[in-house]
Amino acid sequence: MSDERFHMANRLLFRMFKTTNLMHVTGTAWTASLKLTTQQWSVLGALASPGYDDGLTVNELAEYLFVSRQNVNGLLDRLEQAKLTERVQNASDRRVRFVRLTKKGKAIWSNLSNEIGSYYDAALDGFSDEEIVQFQYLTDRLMTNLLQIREEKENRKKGTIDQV
Amino acid sequence: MSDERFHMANRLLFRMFKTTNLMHVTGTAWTASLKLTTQQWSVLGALASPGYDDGLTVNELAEYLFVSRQNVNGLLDRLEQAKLTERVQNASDRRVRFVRLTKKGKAIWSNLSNEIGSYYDAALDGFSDEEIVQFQYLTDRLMTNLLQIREEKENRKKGTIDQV
DNA sequence: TATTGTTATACTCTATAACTATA
DNA sequence: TATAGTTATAGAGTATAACAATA
Repeated sequence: MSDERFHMANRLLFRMFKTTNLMHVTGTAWTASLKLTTQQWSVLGALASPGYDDGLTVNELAEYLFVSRQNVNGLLDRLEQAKLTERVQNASDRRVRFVRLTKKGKAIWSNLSNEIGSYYDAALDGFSDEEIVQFQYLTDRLMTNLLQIREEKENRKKGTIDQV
Repeated sequence: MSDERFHMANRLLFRMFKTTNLMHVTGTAWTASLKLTTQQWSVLGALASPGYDDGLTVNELAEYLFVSRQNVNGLLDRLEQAKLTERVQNASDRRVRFVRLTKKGKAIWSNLSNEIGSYYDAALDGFSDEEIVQFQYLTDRLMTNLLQIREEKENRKKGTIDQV
């Protein structure tokens, strides 16, 4: 990798880092009265999506958020403490729990989504629709590469285990 | 904000979130043998920049990273424990400490920067130089908006205090 | 008084390992 | 045996508040 390419990559990725940290800080502050972090926005948003009235399993949420299922458990503990979500055991496979919004969770979401909307407006002020799409396209490609990196690492680990 | 715009913004920002989280996880794993996190990459990279041989103050690092100076302190504690950085008191203003790489820190950086380079290669596989620049331009604009949001919040807080 | 850096404290997010219940 | 979820544990990163030293 040439020096110039390194500096370009560094500038981009370092700024993405700082930007996402700012998103977390300013986003969480934006909804400070609701005491919800941006990670929690993601969970509530997923559960509020049309077509998921029955809820999502813990594993599905973990895959959706790209984090471990133990991490999701912690998030759900905090959301349940605030009485916004609940876990319901599935009858046909009793290992599975469906995570759903409570009545209070649905009520909060209708408020929260408005707050998030105004936050997005401020964050993307000056961006045309086309620019947002272009931005997302570039982000997706980076994300795909990173998923590839993660997968290769997991395969190496599995391979090592198999060799033993 | 229209429903469609909300969904576009949501898709973009949520994916940025997940992508940056993946960057942290895969990046930290990439240099696992060195036991360095991506945040620590940033600090070492800043201190290794040409023209900063005398080091940077704690406040300068905090502004550079967009985090509190107390947070920087914690990062520096961990880096000092690994003997990679040191704080040197300034003679003319004895409140100020300049943070510098140690000899070991410089040696590690020459290794680390190679590792980071190969990581960037993998992360940005398939991206043209022009695309990286475009990506960074969009990220910068988002970052600027978020800084504006943060500043407005701080001004509101100050205003409240002044009123009291 | 204001600024620089530090200490103290708290909380969220993240991970991995080991466990229980169920299939 | 394998899978879904949970519990236990650890550590980093983030923040705010209060303090000491210095200007």
